[in-house]
Amino acid sequence: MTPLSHTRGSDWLESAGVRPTRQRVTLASLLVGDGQHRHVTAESLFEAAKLEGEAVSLATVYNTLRAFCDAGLVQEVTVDGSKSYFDTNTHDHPHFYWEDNAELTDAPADELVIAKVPEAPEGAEIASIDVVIRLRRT
Amino acid sequence: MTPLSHTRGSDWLESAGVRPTRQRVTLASLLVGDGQHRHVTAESLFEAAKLEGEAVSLATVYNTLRAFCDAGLVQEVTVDGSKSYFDTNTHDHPHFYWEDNAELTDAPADELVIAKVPEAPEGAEIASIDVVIRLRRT
DNA sequence: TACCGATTGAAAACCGTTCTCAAAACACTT
DNA sequence: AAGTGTTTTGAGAACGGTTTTCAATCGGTA
Repeated sequence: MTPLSHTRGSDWLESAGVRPTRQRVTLASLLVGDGQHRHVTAESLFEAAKLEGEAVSLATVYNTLRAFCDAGLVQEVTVDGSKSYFDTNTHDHPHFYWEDNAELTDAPADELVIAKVPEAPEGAEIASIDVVIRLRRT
Repeated sequence: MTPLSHTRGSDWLESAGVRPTRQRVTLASLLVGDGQHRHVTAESLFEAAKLEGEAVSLATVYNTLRAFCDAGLVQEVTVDGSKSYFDTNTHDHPHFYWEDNAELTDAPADELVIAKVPEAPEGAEIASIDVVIRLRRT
């Protein structure tokens, strides 16, 4: 964790009013420390923290991702029933899901154009539209 | 289970070369017996079978849905990390997901027009595109 | 009817996730 | 710095949906 990534992580937490504990700053800097967007699972983030030598318990990784989600810092993406993905890019955008290795990446938002959307049925409104482009290696 | 729904269920299984055991015909007739499309979870189908008086073990419901999926009779839809949904409509089409009661229904396919789709990255091809319209009751 | 691979189902295993709760960290006052 | 009340952490247990195990049973075939 470089000083810069640490600062970015802290600022990110502060911007959402999330208390910057040691563990949260560690995870935050792993998530946004380099200014890039990232897609993680609890397990992958847990492993990343361990590699950094900044061990954080798995329970805390789960709690923290949930907290970041509630604070609007990350977005949960449902693509594979078996585990949850979290995306630091909270703008509305499509995803590529690589079926071969269960990896999730962003798809370019400007290359997806939805010209017409089914209207919400009576008594309901559209909360969001999830678009997942499933990829298979050729 | 009426004679007609029984026949429809059996025919459906036969069309995919799936051996029509008593349990499978029961579940098949619950799924396509009235010629309508249906969205079920293992649990909901299990309950439906019990109500019919045609008890099938939960393990068999799981195995059977998996088998139907492999045979291309139903499609798994991932909308809610916590459980799996299966859809008897295997054509490419969007879904409404009712967040309030975790219900899944079809959205009219002809009212969704995707004018432009991100190209698959090098070394990959698009397997499918999942569109889930999340609804919130007003 | 006899055979043999496929299917069933009760129970156990599995696995990602959440919960519990005591200890530690933190913010805030004095 | 010490005291006080709140929040967070983390080891382990619990949970819930799903899959696996394996012996009994079924279904298709000769």
